[in-house]
Amino acid sequence: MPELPEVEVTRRAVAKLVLGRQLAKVATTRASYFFLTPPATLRRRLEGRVIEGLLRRGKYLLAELDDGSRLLLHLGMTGQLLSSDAGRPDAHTHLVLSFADPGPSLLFRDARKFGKVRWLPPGKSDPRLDKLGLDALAVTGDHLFDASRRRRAAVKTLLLDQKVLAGVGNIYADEALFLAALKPTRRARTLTRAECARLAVAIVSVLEAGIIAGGSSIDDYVRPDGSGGGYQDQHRVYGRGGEPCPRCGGTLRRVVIGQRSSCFCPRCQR
DNA sequence: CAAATCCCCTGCAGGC
DNA sequence: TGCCTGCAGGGGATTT
Repeated sequence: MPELPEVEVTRRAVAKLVLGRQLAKVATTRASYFFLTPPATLRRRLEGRVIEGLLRRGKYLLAELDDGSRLLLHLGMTGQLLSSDAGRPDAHTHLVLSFADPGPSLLFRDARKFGKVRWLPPGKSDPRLDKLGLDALAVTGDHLFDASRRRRAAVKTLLLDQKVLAGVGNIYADEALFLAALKPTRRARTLTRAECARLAVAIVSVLEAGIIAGGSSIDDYVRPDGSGGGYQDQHRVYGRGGEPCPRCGGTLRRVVIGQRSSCFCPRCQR
């Protein structure tokens, strides 16, 4: 699902919902790799805490608690954070955070369970966070140029590598490459400085447009209030293999790069 | 290091 | 209608 824009839209809405509130009851489902911290530990550590901050790092969310500990969340492919005003817990709801006040609780649903939850003790980080590269909203041409020099692989693979750039996923990679007129299969090391600069501008541009539109809702992603985002209506190439290119009218191609489907215009993108 | 492969899990669309 | 296959916004482990 969720790439940087969807996670950021989620962060802003969840922040409004939870900041300053004290957790009263934490309901969990059975242990699984969804829970990097065992459910019982999670309950013991969270109940009674006040949520003081909610940050985003790439596609991760980090809730700051009043004892200095933090709660790390990742939405995986199908994760949703929902206000209880927008839906009732169901078979795919793995976590329900209820508060001491009578306001709505927060639900974490995830059909495929690729999402993650981990409690971090005060002062402790997580290797997943430590490995993250530059946040994609702060990318520069120089950063892309430097990161691509030793890469024989496709530029699209580079964009999806969270150690290089944190936050870009399959949708926004395809969209940014189209905007920058660069073929996703282009070997990363062959990019010029000027092309990297163009690509950096394109990445920031599509991510910001995605945030403004409320994210891309395809199958699963919804905002915490239950409403869908609107950026899927602005996708120029993602998921459009075989359809006409919005710029030249030629036929968009679909290829597979690093196990991910990729759509592009062979005429506009070099 | 970089890169390729497989795996985690569930739901859905499309073909037969 | 049912069964089967392939595919899906993510990322980690392992191997070469």
